[in-house]
Amino acid sequence: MNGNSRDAAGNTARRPNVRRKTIYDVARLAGASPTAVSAVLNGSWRKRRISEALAERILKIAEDEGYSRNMQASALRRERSHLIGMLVPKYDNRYFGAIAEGFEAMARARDLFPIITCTLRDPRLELEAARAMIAHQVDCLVACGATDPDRITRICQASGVRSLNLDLPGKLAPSVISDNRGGAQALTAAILQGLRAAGKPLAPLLFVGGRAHDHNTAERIAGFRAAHADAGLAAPPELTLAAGYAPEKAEAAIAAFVAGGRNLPPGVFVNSTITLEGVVRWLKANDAYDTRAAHLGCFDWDPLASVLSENLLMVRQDVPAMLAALFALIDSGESRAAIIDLPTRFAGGG
Amino acid sequence: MNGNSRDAAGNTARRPNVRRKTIYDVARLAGASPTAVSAVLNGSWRKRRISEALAERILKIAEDEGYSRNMQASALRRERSHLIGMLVPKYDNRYFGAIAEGFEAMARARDLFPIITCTLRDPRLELEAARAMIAHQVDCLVACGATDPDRITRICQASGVRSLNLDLPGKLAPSVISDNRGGAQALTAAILQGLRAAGKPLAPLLFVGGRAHDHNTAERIAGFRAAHADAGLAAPPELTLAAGYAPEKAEAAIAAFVAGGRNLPPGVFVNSTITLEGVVRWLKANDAYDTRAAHLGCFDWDPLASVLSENLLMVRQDVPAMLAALFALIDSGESRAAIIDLPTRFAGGG
DNA sequence: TTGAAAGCGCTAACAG
DNA sequence: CTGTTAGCGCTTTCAA
Repeated sequence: MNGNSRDAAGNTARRPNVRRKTIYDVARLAGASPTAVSAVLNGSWRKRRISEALAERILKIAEDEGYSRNMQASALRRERSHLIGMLVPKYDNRYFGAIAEGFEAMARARDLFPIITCTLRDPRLELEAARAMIAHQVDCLVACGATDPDRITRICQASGVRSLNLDLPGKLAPSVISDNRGGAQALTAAILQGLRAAGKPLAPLLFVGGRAHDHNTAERIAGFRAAHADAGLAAPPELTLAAGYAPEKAEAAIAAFVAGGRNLPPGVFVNSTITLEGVVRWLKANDAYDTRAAHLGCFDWDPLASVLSENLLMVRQDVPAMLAALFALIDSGESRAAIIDLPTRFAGGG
Repeated sequence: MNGNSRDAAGNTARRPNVRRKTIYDVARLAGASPTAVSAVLNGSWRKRRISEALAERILKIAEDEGYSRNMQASALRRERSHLIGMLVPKYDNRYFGAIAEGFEAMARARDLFPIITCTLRDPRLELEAARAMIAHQVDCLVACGATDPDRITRICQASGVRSLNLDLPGKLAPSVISDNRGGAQALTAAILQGLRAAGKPLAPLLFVGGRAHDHNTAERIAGFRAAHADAGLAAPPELTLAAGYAPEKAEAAIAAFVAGGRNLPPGVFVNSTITLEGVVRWLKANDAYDTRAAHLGCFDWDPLASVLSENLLMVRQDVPAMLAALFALIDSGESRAAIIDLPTRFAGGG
């Protein structure tokens, strides 16, 4: 049909009949040298003081011929790819989705080509993806929400690639994160306040979701405890259920908690929207859920969830500010390890 | 601190002190030729019948020296990048998020390096992104949910790049889509059935969201009408509010509808979760929302929204099946235009 | 103002 | 079984 041939793996091989145009083709047609064409087509012609006339002729011919620059060849020669990579745990939620989208926009605004890979919170995949990005010659790699950011930084350093951390901090590269402790403390205080306002007896809340050993969860637990202390309450460790983010894990954890003979606390601090799904599912399945009576707080933000439920408090991380800080670091060339800690905001429930 | 230098734009320049290792470095250390090293390191050494011993020695040295293959150079020489690109409208929802995640996994399983770009439903950005991908030498480009798939296909064809469509069909390349009409018909029927079951009078529903001129919205409207006809109802055009996907547009459209002196129909067909946000917000703001009384159906799926609301029906597109069909096409080398139309599933409300 | 020539790192003929 | 050599498309001295 269109002249494709296929190799053993079934992949489409190069079509000899659609040989891509090169600067040599354009040069020949324009009666100029490849050098001139290269300069005109990559924008460096001003400083090479090529005549306006020649530049225009070349541009026109390139356009007409459907010339497209081979960035691989260009990068090989310049020893600079203008590629910027990012590792991100998931795409399908508001937080990481917004990070990915904003990262792309800001990279493009700087004439960098963004390459994002989603690692599904799998440490092995994170390392593999980092190595692949380096092999593809990214100039800079951002590890977002990585389980072991320092490991990634070391891999980058071995190849002389700059790296930065986002969302979860590392000790070896600059990190931009949210003030998880402060946000969690405010959220916890707000849930307790809701209890008070509803005339219910104050009691320690349940904490569900996350990984006890990751920095963010640890910080949120610290904020959770601090808010309890502020309210004159103790937050006993057995009320902290940090067995992962997945909905099923949350459901199982609450089921086990109740099976242990304990009463469900009057309010719940949930560590992400994905965990919230499991929490609400359990509550509904056990007739413990009433949109008007539930006292739920979620350290994460989803506008649809927010508008669908009556009494859900959500903490929204400031993605634009985080990305602005990240790119300020990138633009400045800063490579020293340091943590930039940004405040979170409240996205009122309902 | 680490020997970085910065150019005018503030970007980090190449560090001369961390010159990357090449196959020549490894060859010298291994006392072998660059050819042998290349073959061993890219896996083609079996057919070159290189001795096990040499291969092992080379592998070990490459490992120790932190060698990383330069894929740009490799691609330049082979005239095949093993890059596969995808254009996607958004990341931050379950549908496109799952598509992006699944696409990456399936590409990696085939030793292709996936490059995804999010185009925010902006036609200009779609074209720009397509051209950028081609300049970066993708072997194949998948346009997902593109506003003008055929335009993208033509750009690809001009450079001899294979292209495929996902979610929204084109006339010039193979397309994998959902059965929007059938899914919408079933969803509409289910909303009407809910009305009946609740003992409410049957009346035409409101359709909100989407773009009247995109294929999927048109098909869904067709299914919506067909279900009305099946129930002996007419679905008048003024009940079809397809003014975009954004929540604000949905709110504005409903407000204008009501301001026009019309009564709100007893049930609403919503064209996406993002639109649903606007619909629910309007209903709540106007005291027309009660989780138990509302009859809402959404052509899109979000498990958190589903579990948070009592009476919300959701249609789930079969992302794994769509990706399987897409990659079957890719693997087979098929380039002829044809549409593969996959059934949707119901994700029961509540 | 412009062009010729070298070479980025890798792979594929081809020669041994 | 292994090595030599040429060249992928581009950019960058350097020379004119």
